[in-house]
Amino acid sequence: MATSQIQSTPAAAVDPIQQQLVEARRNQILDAATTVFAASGFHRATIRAIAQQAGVADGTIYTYFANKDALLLGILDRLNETPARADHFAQGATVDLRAFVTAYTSRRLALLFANLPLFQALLPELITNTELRRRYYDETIAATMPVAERYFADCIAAGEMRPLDVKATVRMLAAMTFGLMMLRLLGDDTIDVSGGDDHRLADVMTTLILEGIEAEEAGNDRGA
Amino acid sequence: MATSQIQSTPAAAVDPIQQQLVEARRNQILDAATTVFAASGFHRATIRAIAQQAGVADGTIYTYFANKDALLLGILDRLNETPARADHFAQGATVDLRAFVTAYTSRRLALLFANLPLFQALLPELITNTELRRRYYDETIAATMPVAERYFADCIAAGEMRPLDVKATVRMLAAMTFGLMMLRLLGDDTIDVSGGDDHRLADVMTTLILEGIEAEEAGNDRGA
Amino acid sequence: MATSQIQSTPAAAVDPIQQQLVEARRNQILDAATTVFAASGFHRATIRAIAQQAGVADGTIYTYFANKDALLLGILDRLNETPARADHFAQGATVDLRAFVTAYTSRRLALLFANLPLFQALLPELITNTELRRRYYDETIAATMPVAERYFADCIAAGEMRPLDVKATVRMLAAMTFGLMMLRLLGDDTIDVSGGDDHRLADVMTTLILEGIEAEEAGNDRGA
Amino acid sequence: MATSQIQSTPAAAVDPIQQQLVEARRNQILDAATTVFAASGFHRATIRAIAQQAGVADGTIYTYFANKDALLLGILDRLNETPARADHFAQGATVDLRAFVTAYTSRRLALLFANLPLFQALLPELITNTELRRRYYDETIAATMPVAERYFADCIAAGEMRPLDVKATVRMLAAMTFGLMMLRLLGDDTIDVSGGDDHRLADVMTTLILEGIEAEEAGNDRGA
DNA sequence: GATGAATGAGTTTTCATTCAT
DNA sequence: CATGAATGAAAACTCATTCAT
Repeated sequence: MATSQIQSTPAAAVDPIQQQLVEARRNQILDAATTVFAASGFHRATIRAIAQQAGVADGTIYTYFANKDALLLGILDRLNETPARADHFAQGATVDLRAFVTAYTSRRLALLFANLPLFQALLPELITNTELRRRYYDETIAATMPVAERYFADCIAAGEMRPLDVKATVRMLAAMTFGLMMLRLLGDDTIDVSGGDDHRLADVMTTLILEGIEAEEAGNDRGA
Repeated sequence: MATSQIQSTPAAAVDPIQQQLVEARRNQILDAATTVFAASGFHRATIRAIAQQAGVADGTIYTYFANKDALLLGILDRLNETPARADHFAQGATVDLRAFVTAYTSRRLALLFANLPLFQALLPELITNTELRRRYYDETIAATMPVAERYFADCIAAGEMRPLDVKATVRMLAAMTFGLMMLRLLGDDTIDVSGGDDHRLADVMTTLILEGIEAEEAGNDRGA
Repeated sequence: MATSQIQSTPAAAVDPIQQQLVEARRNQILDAATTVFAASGFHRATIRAIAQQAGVADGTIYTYFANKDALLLGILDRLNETPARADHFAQGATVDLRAFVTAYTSRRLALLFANLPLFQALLPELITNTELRRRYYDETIAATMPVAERYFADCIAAGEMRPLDVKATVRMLAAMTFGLMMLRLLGDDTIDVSGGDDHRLADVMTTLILEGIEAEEAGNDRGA
Repeated sequence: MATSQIQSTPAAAVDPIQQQLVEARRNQILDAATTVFAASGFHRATIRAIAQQAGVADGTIYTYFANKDALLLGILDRLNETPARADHFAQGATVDLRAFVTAYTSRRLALLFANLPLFQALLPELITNTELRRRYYDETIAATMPVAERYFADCIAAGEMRPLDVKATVRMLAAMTFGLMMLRLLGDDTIDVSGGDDHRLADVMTTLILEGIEAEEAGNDRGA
């Protein structure tokens, strides 16, 4: 049970070089796991395949992770250590709304699409595994949504937005980016931002978000 | 491999009552499989669990399906037999844009949320299993998108929409509904339409889609 | 966890022939397990070896037993179903003490030595495995000792025995037979009753128990 | 295989201090092994657990012992270095029989019960492991029994004992003490001499051995 | 056609042992 | 010599699938 994982040994002042080697090895294994999980799915992926991908022996994986599930948690944790998305909203209030939405949208798309294999590895289990899902929800979704909601409330107060249902709207916008990635995962490669910000897409998206699709009869003033 | 599945026996004129019994049994098993897959995921689900849920013996399942994978295909096929979504667009052109978008949005949300367990059962494998994904993509996504694209093109031609990137926009809107369901699957129950059309949500969504979130400095004329 | 073992299905009136087949198979497997455990010890014994010895596939064992430990419990349970030793004392009071001790001793030795492989299989784990030990103690030792103690108390009351410490004496006598078997297990084949009552040994033992080893003259002057 | 164990290095005149350190370390490890084997059994005991108990690194154990089995042999060897039991019989002939039996019994019980963990550690493997059993038998049982047999023969010659089957009797008496320890190992703590000579028990036992359990009156007319 | 016991391939995990530091 | 991370062989156990009844 309490397999002696390699971790910060509180008793001894941990050798910092050793520490780094350990961290490197952990990442090496998590990278391999991400790759293999993405390719075959969590269950079809064998420890052996991951070990080979990582270039270590099967047993070595268990020196760094308690079991196969822990690999998934490890992947999730690394995802959460990613430069905090919540922060994007921090500077938001200062700048122009359109500029902000463009910047935010484009960064979020880039983040999602840059991590396609990671989501491909994680999502199936997130959908299926209650414990993992709870953790992802708590640490990621539940941690981000309120920040966005607060930002939207600010915008409304500043008269920059019309008062729609804030919670629903925030989710719709999150859903839009997330759903685009899902379409990609499901094989629709019409939209693919992997490997580079796509300013055009972010622009289209920003316009859709800000102005909607309706013609401006309505929109006379746009040209004006 | 080529186990003699129960199917149209071309030699004998198939007994129609027999035929119906077979179909009923197939559905009974697929229902069980959907339930169990949704609850535990495809791999954690055992044939035994499905058989028990369906109230048959393990072996019986193999009379109706070649193997475990075939259950997944069966579920997918039933999904595709669902009253075609593509048709929604057919009548579209005739009616008022806002009314159409509302109707469409609401129907699509209802469809997705009514089948949450089905998607929970299917999605993880769709993401993971290349063959299944291709099939889903071909039969569902690739079959629907062009219809929507054509409809949008018509709207633009009719001056009801501004010329945005049609393909991208169609995907963004599809992504929005799909993404909302994903959020639900991932544990966010802020949005939940299961068990009943939610007109309010469809309204909010329609407004967002048509008009965007930006304030109407611009939008003075809305009230007018 | 709760693997559906084959057991009395309470719902259906269990097919008695089926029942017997199941019982036969269980015994077949337990026999094999006893043999292999005795030969190699519980841990060195592999499920594969047991399966081969039993002439079944590895997996079949798990149809009848939840896990390797359950084999041990199964062996123990069969031991306890052996014609109850406690009963030996029942008729004791009626007959002559020497006849009784001889009969009892001889039966007990026969039982122990006839089941040498069984004890060889069981004992190492009994010594080591707390749970199994507790069960063996409760069901076997604790169930037998009081009967013997009561019998001894009766004998003392009847004036046939001198008042020694009853509990200790009972244990010493039990220990004697048990210890003889242990010596056999440890390689001393001076004493071996396997495969047939050995009346001579039972006689020697009875005499030792009843009269001790001291020369008689010594005994006469003791009272003096 | 033939790992260069730390042993008498014949080339160099062995540093006697070094020698002692080595011996100390060996004992430290054997103590740990005894503890852990007794607690969990040989197979459940891991080298890691033993190393931790001994306060050394896993690898260090292999500097002092060729492999896990060698730990068992080491434990056995230390047991055999225990102040030889055979010697007890040496002085026997001189003293009074009852005094001798009491002294011997009491010492033997003390020895067995003082080493309960050791036997708990050793016995399961002795029963199971042929090689170890042979060694134990040769060095311990086979080495002791003849001494006792000779002593008994002397006693008979001296008229202190009646001529029973000597070999069998010797074994029965050995079995009695050994069996008492077994009962203890199996959870019966009615008899427990650990941590102190129990003169009362030795007395009861001596009386049983010398006089038997039969009432005396019976005994008087026996000779008649 | 239905049943469910039997099968055995395939997986995770453990742990004795080695060996570079 | 001590260390403990790496190794990989071995084993328990699961479960899709088959097939005799």
